[in-house]
Formats: sequence, structure tokens, C-alpha cells
Amino acid sequence: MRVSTRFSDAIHLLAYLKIYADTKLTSDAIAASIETSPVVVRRIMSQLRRAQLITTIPGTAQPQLAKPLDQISLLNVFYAVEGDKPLFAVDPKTNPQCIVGGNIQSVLSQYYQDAQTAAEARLAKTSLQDIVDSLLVEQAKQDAHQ
Amino acid sequence: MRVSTRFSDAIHLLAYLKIYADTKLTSDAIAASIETSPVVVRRIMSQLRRAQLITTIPGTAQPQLAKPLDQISLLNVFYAVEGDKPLFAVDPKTNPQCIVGGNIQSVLSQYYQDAQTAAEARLAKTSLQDIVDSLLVEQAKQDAHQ
DNA sequence: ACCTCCTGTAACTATTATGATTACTGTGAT
DNA sequence: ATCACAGTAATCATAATAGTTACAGGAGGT
Repeated sequence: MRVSTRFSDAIHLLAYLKIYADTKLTSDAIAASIETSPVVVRRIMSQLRRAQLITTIPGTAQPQLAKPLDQISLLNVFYAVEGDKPLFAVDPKTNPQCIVGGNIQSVLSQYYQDAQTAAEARLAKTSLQDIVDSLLVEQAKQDAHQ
Repeated sequence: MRVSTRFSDAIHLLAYLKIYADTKLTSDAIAASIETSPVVVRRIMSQLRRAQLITTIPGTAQPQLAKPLDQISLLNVFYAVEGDKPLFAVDPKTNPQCIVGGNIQSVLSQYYQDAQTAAEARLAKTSLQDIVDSLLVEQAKQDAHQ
């Protein structure tokens, strides 16, 4: 499949809301930054709104962060847009008559869950404020090298 | 896209080689357990062979594990079949003129790498022997409940 | 009231990663 | 020589994703 960039785009969007808070925050403007379509932006915003990470007002270009960025972790964003989608996929269709095929799903699910939890714990440790800070540092580096 | 189950299928295959070592290990027989086609099985075996996890002899149905199962971690298998494919995808096409769009890739790559490393560390802690042991325990449970 | 800009969503299309299939070459054992 | 099988390239089918089109409706200015 095409690899999903929705998680990355959602982080991008939220950082944009903060850094460009003083500009017109239309889905068009945000889409220009992500280089996607306004509809895709509104779709992502819809998921972020349902997860209560932002608030919006229909008809007006005033999306707002629902809480301070240091209180939103990458894991919050991940859950908002990807739900509980597993990082590692179990093959659901195997031969139940076989010792391996009949038990592999439940066994792998456990170990996969452990690995995913480890990754999620790391995501939980990073806040969007960290991302914004890093973005500004990177930008300053670029400016200095010109 | 269709979600990739190659990692799971590769683990399945290796566990099958161990548990059914006394049977005819044709790609057909293994395919019946995974419920896929023999060609897919041979493709996965090809990757496992290149990663030196198994040895095979062309023309004969004698795939062999290249080392004891407790010396093969899930991470070894993951690398064998998925390479260094990232778990989280960065959106490569964003507006470089924007503070966010121009720096988000390098920033996210760092944090994503941290999360992936955490997951991989967990995969490295589990060996295929652990998987086989778990499979046999699960099977024993099923047998007991009949 | 009307117009304009915008959001929110549904429906559809295009793209592409994946597994499945087909077809073939070549090896090893009997 | 024949048979069973591995190995692999090429092609097809499926499905997850982003992108697009279309339209209903809100907010605010005139």
C-alpha cells in the first residue's frame, strides 16, 4: 500500500496552528504548507476535533488548539488519527489444523503488543511543544547557514 | 493498501520448520499452513536465506534453520523480510518555504527513529524459541479444553 | 436579504503496495 | 529419463490510501 502519512500530517497541522497562529488559518493555507488538498486538511482536523485536541467553528477559519502544546503528546495525536491500528499486522488467515497456524495469531499478538507499547511509550514522552521547539531550532540553523 | 503480513508469515514459516522438522518441508506443505501460495513461501524463504537464517538446497525440500532458534530474534526476522522499512512514515512532500514544511521531515525522523528503536529493542528481546514455546503452550491449552 | 468565504462530509477516482497467480528454468533423487 | 521440487520473473487482483468533485450549511460583512 501507499504508506500512511496521516500521522505526520496531523503533527504538521497542529504545529502549523501554533507557529502561524497570527495568520489566516484556512484549510487552504494549511493545505499549502502540507502540500495536500484542503479537503484532506479538513478531514484530519475533523479527527483531531473528535479527539478534543482542537476546537473549530463551522464556517469560520478559526481552528484553535484545545490545550497547551506541552500537554499534547505524539501518542495523543497518533491515537486521534490512527486509532488503535497495530504497527505489526498478524496474518488472520492461517490453517487452524496446524500447531503453528492454529495458535500463531494469539502468540504473535502478545509479542507485537509489547513492541507497540514500547514505541507508544516513547511517543508519549514527546510533546508537540518539543516538536515546535525542534522546528524553530532547525529553522534557525537554516537561517544561519544562508 | 493491503496491510503487510510478511513479517508474521516469516515467523510462522520458521516456527513451522522447527515444529514440523520431521515432515516433508515442501513449500506446498508450508503454504498450506500459512494458507498462501507456494510461490509466496519460496519468496519469503529466499529473503530468510539471504539473511542467513536458513539454508536451502535447490530441487530438494530440505530447508534448514541456520542456527538454534534461541539465537534468532524477532528483530532478525523483521530485518530479513522488511529491511529497514520505517514503522512511521514521514510525508516527503511539504512546502519548503514554510517553517513547518521546511523542517518537519528532519524533526519527525528523529522522534520516529526513537520510537522505532524502542519497538525494535523489544523485538530483539524475543527469540523464535520463545515463539515456539508459546505456540506449544497454547496448543496444550487447546488440547486440554477438548 | 444577499453575497462571499469558509467548514464539514459524502461520494467517487487515482495511485500504489501487497499478495496471488502464471509460467518458466534448473536441480537433485530415483 | 522422469519426477518432484526450488527459484524467480512477470503479470494480475485486491485493498488501503490520498486526492478530487460536489454540495449543504454556518458566519459575517455589505
